[in-house]
Amino acid sequence: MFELARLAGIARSSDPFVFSLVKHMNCVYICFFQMPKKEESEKSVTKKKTKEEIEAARTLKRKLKEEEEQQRWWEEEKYEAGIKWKFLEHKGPYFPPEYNPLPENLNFYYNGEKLKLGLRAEEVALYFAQMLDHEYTTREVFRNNFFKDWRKEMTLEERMLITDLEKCDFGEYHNFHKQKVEERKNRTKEEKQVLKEANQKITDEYGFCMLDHHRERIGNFKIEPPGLFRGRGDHPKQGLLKKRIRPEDVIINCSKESHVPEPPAGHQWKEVRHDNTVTWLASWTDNVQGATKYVMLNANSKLKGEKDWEKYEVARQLKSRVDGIRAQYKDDLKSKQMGTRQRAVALYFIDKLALRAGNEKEEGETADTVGCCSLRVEHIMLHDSLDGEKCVVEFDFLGKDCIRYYNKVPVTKRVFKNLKLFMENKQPGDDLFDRLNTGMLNKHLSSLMPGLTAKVFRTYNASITLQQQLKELSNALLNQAEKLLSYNRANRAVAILCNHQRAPPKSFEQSMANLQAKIEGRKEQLTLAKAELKKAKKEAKGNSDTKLQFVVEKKKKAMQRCEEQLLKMEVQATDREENKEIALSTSKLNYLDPRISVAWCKNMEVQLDKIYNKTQRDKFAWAIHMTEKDFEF
DNA sequence: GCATTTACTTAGAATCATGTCT
DNA sequence: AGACATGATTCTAAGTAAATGC
Repeated sequence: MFELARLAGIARSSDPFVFSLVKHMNCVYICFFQMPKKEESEKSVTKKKTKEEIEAARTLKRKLKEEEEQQRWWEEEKYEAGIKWKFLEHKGPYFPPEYNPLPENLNFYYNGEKLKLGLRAEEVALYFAQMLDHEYTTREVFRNNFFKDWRKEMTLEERMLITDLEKCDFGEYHNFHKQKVEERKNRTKEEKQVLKEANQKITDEYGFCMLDHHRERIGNFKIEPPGLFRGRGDHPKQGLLKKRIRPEDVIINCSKESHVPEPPAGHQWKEVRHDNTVTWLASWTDNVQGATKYVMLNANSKLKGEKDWEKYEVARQLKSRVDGIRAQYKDDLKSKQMGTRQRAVALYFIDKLALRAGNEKEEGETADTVGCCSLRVEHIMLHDSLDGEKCVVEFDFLGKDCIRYYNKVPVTKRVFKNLKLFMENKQPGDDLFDRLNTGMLNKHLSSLMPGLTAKVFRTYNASITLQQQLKELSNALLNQAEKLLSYNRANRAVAILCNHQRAPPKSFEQSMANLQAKIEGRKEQLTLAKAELKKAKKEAKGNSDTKLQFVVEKKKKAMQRCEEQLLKMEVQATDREENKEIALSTSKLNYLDPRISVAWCKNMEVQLDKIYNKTQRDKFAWAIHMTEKDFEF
């Protein structure tokens, strides 16, 4: 603690100081009080600090403050059901800057003719021009949607004239944008510093709120800037104009007795309400989807953390009841009720394959994706036998975010027979489970166990898989790199189960080749080191000269170091290769009970920051604090 | 009962910052 | 010291599930 204070520039090791322990809300704070310094010592010790040092001290001070503010909310008492807070105060959301018109000399051309666009048409045209390098702008749906909405922003004259997107030339706008990006990249250190400080100021003012007695970080305090809607996959609304949000669109939620945030000058909020049964601080309706967007707290907050903890506790409860539940749905496969059988098969998939529930969606409003309950006949193929296995179901469908789920799974005879039955006399586009939806499924699940829903199975199966895999893949005898590889592999098993994919990084091939080259280089070095060692040994043999023995020892150490480094790189290469198209972060952040990882680190003597970065450690502070070696999920 | 609305979690891509190498 | 790669952070879309409205 003193060390931190010293680094922060608020204390020097030569400074006299006192500290006291302050207990507040079950949390012990250490408070420093610096004693007044004497004049002479001041002069002799003081060295002119450079700008950087001052800045570094400042950020450290801030960090210190944040750490002190970190509350052990998990040791506090909980409110009655449904109440999320008793006091909430904040500054309202931060609005993006107004549109800045393009320089006069920039031109837009229609059909080869120069054309000066009005401000509104220009702004929306620029949104499109900025995206020209993106594949989006070549898609028919995107172009049509953009053009339709763009024309709405035009003056009558503009609209009369501009009737064909193909005849539009946004070239100068596009180049202007590219130039801006370039300039941004080439900013000097000083410019970057100025911008950083300005940003920090905004975060300091708008990025925090007071929730009960705690100062909490807000997750998304910035209003989403206007632009063109970028839906995922084959989204029917891609390219539509996402309009600028004004204070008049925003609902503020805060305490009655708090200082209500001021709307930007000349504006008013849509509404100010005081609803302490919800966690959001502000909300607005998005014009593209008609969905409500919320300003909420950061993941390290009490409200989010408590919910997260609760989620894993429910999943752990499932662990102790899952055998009975499985027996039940296996039994239900034989039910006389078609609905019950469909429910049983759906549950079998959700449990075995960690599929999502699959709510129904409004047709034409979103991309065509499905989950378990919304699977259609066309999404599965039945094989009586395939690759030497019997009763194989071949899945091929687009799930959340249009990520393809492709899997060939052997199932029990009874499940297989049921699927055949469900598919009888149906068209490819018909629902596989026509007598089932997520509401019915969840209602049934909650009758089996309080709090049980379809997604609890995903959480449970993910966490239990991590725990099992860690047990299987790692042991205390492995070296550090191997331990981490085993952790990543356990994590990877979960990511594969949950179908968390990513586009391979752009530079993947290159970086793989680079690493491979490094490995080759190291290998040669190792051969050399081995030869030298051999030589040294030979020379030292039968010779009691301590100098020669010393040389042998030195060569041996060099060889070993080389070997270690080689191994580390090889492990890294393996890890990277296996991870090419798999995203680990989603499962790490949302599905894996952090207590499993914390306990594993303790048992394996692996530093926690090897598996969780700072943000993740903040998010999982509750787990880090409460988890012992013997934790079992 | 259902469709709709609301509130919240989960998701991958894009962007930004930092560390490493030359 | 600049280029580049990598990891961290930001962004906001897209899910789940419960409440509400009719």
